[in-house]
Amino acid sequence: MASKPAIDVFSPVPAYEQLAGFLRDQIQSGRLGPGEPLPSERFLQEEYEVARGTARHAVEVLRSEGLVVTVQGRGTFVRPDR
Amino acid sequence: MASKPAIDVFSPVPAYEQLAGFLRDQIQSGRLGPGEPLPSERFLQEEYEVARGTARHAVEVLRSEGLVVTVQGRGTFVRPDR
DNA sequence: GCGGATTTGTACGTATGTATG
DNA sequence: GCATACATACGTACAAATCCG
Repeated sequence: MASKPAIDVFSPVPAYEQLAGFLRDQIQSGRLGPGEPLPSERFLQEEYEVARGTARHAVEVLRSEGLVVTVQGRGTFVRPDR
Repeated sequence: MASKPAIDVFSPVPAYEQLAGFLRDQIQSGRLGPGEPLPSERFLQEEYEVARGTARHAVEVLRSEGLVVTVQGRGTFVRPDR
């Protein structure tokens, strides 16, 4: 069982990029399938111990890559058309 | 002479979108030509009386539209190839 | 339909780091 | 070294949309 990855605050890679990477992995590995919801920003914020803005930034990266779609009030979901 | 536009805080359009619109206009009208620098984030922040994050967000919109290019330490410039 | 909980959206302020000139 | 400009990150507050009892 792979233990939960953690942000390396000493890494030159920004926290939001690291977090985006974790999520991207889960999508590309299929652990998060098409249509499935990503963890909420609040969850990410607590789970990875980052500020909400950082969690948002990470999700934004995936959004800009077209990997996920976000709906206000509902959540962010892995893009179905894949 | 067109007076400086101002953010309408009562508008349903978010401040960062309004500001992005002002800048987009300046680019598309040619008042800001290819290669020319946009006002700095600090300038925008003071000129339009918004927070730094809001000014950043506005510029980010233009960046995502491919209208401008940002270089750390130098500034944000109207994309030359137009 | 209403109210509360959840989730994302907008906006503010602040601090520190990195790159450029 | 210093000033300027963007980058990252924190924390906070409230609004808007959605969901569910």
